[in-house]
Amino acid sequence: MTPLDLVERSEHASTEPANKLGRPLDITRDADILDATLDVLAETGYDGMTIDMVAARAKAGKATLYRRWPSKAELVLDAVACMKKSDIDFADLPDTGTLRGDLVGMIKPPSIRDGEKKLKVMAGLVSLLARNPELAEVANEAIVAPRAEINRMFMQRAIDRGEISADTDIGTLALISPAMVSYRVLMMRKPIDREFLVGLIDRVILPAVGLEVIGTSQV
Amino acid sequence: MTPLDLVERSEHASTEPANKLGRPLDITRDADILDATLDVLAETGYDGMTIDMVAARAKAGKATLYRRWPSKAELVLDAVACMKKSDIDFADLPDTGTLRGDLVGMIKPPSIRDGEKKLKVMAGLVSLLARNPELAEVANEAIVAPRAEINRMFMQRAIDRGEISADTDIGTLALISPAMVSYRVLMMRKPIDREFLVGLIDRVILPAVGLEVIGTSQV
DNA sequence: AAGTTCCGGAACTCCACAGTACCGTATATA
DNA sequence: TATATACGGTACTGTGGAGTTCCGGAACTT
Repeated sequence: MTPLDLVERSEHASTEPANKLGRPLDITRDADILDATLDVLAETGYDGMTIDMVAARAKAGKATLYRRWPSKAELVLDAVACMKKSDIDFADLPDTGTLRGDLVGMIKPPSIRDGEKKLKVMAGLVSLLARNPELAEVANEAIVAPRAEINRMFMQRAIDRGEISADTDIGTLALISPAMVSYRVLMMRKPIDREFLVGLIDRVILPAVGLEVIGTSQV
Repeated sequence: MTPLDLVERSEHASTEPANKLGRPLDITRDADILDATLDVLAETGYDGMTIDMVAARAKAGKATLYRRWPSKAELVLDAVACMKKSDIDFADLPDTGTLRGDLVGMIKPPSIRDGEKKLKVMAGLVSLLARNPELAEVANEAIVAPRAEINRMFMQRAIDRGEISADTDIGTLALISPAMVSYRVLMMRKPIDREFLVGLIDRVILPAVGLEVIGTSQV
């Protein structure tokens, strides 16, 4: 959510040497603008978004945006790319010793909110992806792939410890929850809640990997 | 694919009485235009689509479109709505006596092509749905709901004949294949093939309903 | 204090597209 | 043949947004 990472990409270098005092640096402007871009993108989609909206949201002048990015398309590309870095910290991922524990451990309000924001951004980009492979690549890396990657890791660990069969098709199974969440949000326009996600784990994913949940246990 | 059904909606009535000779009727123009609208919509999305593109595709004048629909938005609404009627005939749905047989029986090239076309149209609309509830409603009825509805029917029949447990969560399970297909096409931009769909049935859906596939049987 | 740099903001240009108006034509009725 | 209607096509208007230019001011440097 704090897209400071792409800053290295700011070739204009602006006030780079003026970094001695403890003042807020010029460099934060890039992050503010990218944040504003993502907000507007999530609310209105790419075509509905105007540069003026972004400038107003970031309390910046339109000229400031064009001093840093050559076009609307490049700005959006950077903004989407920086969602990747702002991903859930890979440090505090659950490691409970059971597949179900790990999967359920991922269900936390901040994580759900982060996911919904990303999906709203994605919704505003979908129609462009077919004719913009570069954007499609960036969007995939930043928004689509990470969630499935985490699931895949949990499942691989479950295989390694012998909890589930080694020939489980974890490539497909890791996609189930991202796919169902996307479908529910983008297509059916229903919200995501804990109950839906736990149901997905207990009644779809775990049975599919050969694990049974005994009764309706506490979560 | 032949959207003749919405014709009743054409209040202008045009050359309605001139229906005696065996000439192609004026009424087919509506269908041609709606077809062209869907084609352009699938290729460029709503914002990329212009009225001139549709007119050119339908070999019609722009004025002709505006004689029949008051705005671009209404035209698109009608075009999307008429995808519902052009759905797979409910008459020749499979009824093989087993859940797997019914699900696999749905996997046919025309059905896959129809689904991909619908998803391309949907891709071009997604960003509008949040701020256009009427379009969201129509798109859901025409594109999103039907596929899941068929799956749900298959599963209900499986419950009725005692093939699967009566407390199976068919509401969720019926969404799996539509969700995974949408995710794969819209987000990951990979094509749909028979192998993917059969794998989904055998390694996700059937295990989740408590059915096991013995070996890797012929399909 | 003087100079430099980046800023926010406003006022532009340019273009693409929604929607309208009009025209010459083809067809069908009478 | 005369009349009427819908047609395709073209030229128009109006608007909104991308991208540019310019300016006065703020902040930092020396």
